[in-house]
Amino acid sequence: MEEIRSGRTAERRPAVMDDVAELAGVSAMTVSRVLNSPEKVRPATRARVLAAVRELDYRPNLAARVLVTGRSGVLGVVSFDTTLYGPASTLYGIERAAREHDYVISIVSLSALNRKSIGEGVDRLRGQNVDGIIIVAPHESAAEGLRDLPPELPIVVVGAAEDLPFPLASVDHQAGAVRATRHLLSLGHETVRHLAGPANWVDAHARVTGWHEALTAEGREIPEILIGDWSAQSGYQLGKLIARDPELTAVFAANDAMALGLLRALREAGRGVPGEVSVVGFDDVPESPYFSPPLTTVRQNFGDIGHRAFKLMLDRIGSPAADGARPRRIIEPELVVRESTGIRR
Amino acid sequence: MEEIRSGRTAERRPAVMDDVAELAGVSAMTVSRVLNSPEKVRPATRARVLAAVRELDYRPNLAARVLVTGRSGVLGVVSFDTTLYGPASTLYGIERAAREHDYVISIVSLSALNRKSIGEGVDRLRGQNVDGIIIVAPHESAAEGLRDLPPELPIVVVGAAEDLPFPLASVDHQAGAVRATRHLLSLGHETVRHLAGPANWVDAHARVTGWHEALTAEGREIPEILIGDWSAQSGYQLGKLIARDPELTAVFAANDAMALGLLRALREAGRGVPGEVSVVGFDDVPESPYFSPPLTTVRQNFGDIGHRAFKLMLDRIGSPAADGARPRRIIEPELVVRESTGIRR
DNA sequence: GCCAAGATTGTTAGCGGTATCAATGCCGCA
DNA sequence: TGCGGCATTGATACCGCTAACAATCTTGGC
Repeated sequence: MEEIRSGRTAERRPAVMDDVAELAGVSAMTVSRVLNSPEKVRPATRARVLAAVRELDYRPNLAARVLVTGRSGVLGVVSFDTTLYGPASTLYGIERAAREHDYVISIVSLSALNRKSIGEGVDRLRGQNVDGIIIVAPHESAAEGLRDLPPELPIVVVGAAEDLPFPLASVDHQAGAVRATRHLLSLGHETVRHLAGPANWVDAHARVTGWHEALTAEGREIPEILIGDWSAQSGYQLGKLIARDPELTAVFAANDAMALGLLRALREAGRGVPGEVSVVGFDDVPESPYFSPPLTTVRQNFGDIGHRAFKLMLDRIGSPAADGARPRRIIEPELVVRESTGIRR
Repeated sequence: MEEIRSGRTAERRPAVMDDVAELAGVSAMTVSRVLNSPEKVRPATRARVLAAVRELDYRPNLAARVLVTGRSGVLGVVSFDTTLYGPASTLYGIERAAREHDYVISIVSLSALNRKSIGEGVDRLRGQNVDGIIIVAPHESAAEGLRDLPPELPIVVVGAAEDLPFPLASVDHQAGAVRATRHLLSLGHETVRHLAGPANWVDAHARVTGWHEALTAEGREIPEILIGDWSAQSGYQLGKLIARDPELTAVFAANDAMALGLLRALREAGRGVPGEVSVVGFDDVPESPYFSPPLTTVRQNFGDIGHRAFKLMLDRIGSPAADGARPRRIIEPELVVRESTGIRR
């Protein structure tokens, strides 16, 4: 054994703990201690071990450590379409926070949104010994898919307002929608149309609710909603349906991309924005100040959400399953007024 | 031991292979075989084992498997700013391809672009027993940071045209830039200005080269380039610098976001697009058909790139270090003509 | 009916770490 | 000078799985 290890065939074999121990003239256990609780090792010994570690370019084998400790330092993230700006930046926020705490992120994205798909995503991660799972899929199917997970597995949910028994980090979409709608009403518009996000998305639903609430509070007429799919294309197509409606003076779109499509449709119909029609979006993507015209919108700080989700996870890992407790971090979104909204003439 | 395991304190302990073996009345080895090479087990036995697996909701412990096989089924991805559409969709493409082959993706994003940062990213992943690493950071520092990695670690690079000794998947940015520029020249423009991407980005550099090449080929004057940072904001600011230049009739922006900012600046300066100035972007983000006006741009199929990068990785894992071989998958981008470009009056 | 070859299953020995407890060294104090 | 007690370090036994080889069972051919 020893011969094989030091023989020429093993020249390139990565160093293991025993190699370090031998070089430093200590036992493997001492090496382990230097790496995990250095204060328990005499400084002189520690220095010798560290020198050996450097000399051999030793890297602890994580799989071995996981096997015995049960902790991997890997956090799973299940997310829907990380191509969208929201999920992508939330993921980015999670990753940055994780990096600071020496966690690595494993990601599974969902191709379909249904109960089965979410369950599979979670299972794929569970199979990888993750220490916890953050779910970024504000869709009602998530609620379904998560109900029957073992409660000892640390799970944090992002953006699902459904009543799930997990810690939650989210923006208050409803409050954001209220602000957007009120802003339009305060400019003198009689009522506000809503280009909604797709059915069964919790965020989309909350925004509809907020819009509805703001209109109701002032006793305004509630126009029929138009349902899109978050894409600029859907915003454009729905926009074409309403662009020539002379009654139309204010629209609240469920996100910035749909607002962009809507702006395009309005322009093609010859309706001036904000002269004839005011438009508000949601998200405040980095491009929205450069739309034509620059878009009034509701800012979500996705990075912050990711950060908070990670913190919740850290808490959850630290103190397992505080039964009944369901910590929440709800962030108030902020209305950013630009040029796409104007006073009703 | 056995007592502890079956005692009440262990009610919730996840099943391990021995539990399955015992329930099925076989040895652990047989269970292992059922899971890894079912054809080597008699169907009757297999069925009994599978039944036991289901009954106990057994999930193999990956850490243990990795420890002995050396394979984790995890692929690392090092990427810069996954908030940008390009990296995000490449990542998404990689993830989908990986999922089909039962790989999971671990991601590390880079906060800074320099040699050290890339090295650290790779190290973080190496520490996690990944089977290979895909690097999505078309920046020259990547070239630096990757030179001294151990050649036995499977690495695939996306989008760096630098002469690195790793398999490469990329779009031919230079060819794309040539097409964009030629298109503008063919419309009758005397020359074309270029809003470039940030220095030291390989993609940005290749686009400058392509633009330069196309102009040179037709003996046109080469205007000074303006350097941005991929953001709409930078496009806007650079746009303001040139928007009032009466000589300006055609601009090729290094990406769609910068083109958007430029469109905004031109509009504010009262320059009509495409009436007075033609604009071409690069990427074809989903929103670009809805810009005002809809943007002529060069389409990159990011998802495809991710897919190909994964395939390269699979090949690389299959046949280790074919010395000297450096497979490449270069994708030709496609010009998409919309309304932002018009004939020079 | 008997035997070799092939098919199937079992046994053993780690993979590379860490928890646990034992062993050793060292100090001050009575 | 002798001893308790703390600080260090080491020895041992796994964590849960699979490679490699051994043992056993089938099967077909003669």
